[in-house]
Amino acid sequence: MIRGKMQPDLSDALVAARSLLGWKLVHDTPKGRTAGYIVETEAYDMHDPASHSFGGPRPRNSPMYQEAGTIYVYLIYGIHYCVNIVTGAKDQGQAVLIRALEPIEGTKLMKQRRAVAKDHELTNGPAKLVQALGITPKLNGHRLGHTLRLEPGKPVPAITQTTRVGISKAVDHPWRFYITDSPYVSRP
DNA sequence: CGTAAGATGAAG
DNA sequence: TTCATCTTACGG
Repeated sequence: MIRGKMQPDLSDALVAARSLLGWKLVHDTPKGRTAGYIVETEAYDMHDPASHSFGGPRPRNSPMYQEAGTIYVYLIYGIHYCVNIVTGAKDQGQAVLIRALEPIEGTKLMKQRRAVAKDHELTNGPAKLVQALGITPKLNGHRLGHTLRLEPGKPVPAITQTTRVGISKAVDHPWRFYITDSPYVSRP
């Protein structure tokens, strides 16, 4: 019987950023379950000036120096939260930012959490998907597990690799990946 | 200490 | 294009 891998390859940030595309990100809360296929990612590591882990471990980035599968949630612009999955060996300071999902479960709950009508605007940005899934900074530093977890998803027809969004350093590194032609990726 | 910038999003 | 909003980093 043919089946996909039961876990994505989290051995390295660049490998994982590709590998995570198509995986299903699931979050269970008292309000219910929300889930979506990962359609857009970015890789970061400690040698990358654009990375929060650049310059070595500090209080804020310490989850990035934990083992692969650790969850890193950070506050940006004083308003929004974004979620990363830590990759690589412990102390390598790597993570993959989840930038967009294709909503597949709990869209009604997502719409309660986000005041938008269209499905494709629910999770097409790193802070939007965090809001739609109800991910909170309480998960920061925890491992993927029962509350927030990955499940095997769907095959990925084609991947586009390009430069990352919203950074001012290392702007030329092509460390952003998305499912080619997906209508659910973040703003171009 | 003071201050500037930040892996963003929504509105005008 | 602007602004919301606040933590962290870094210079004096």
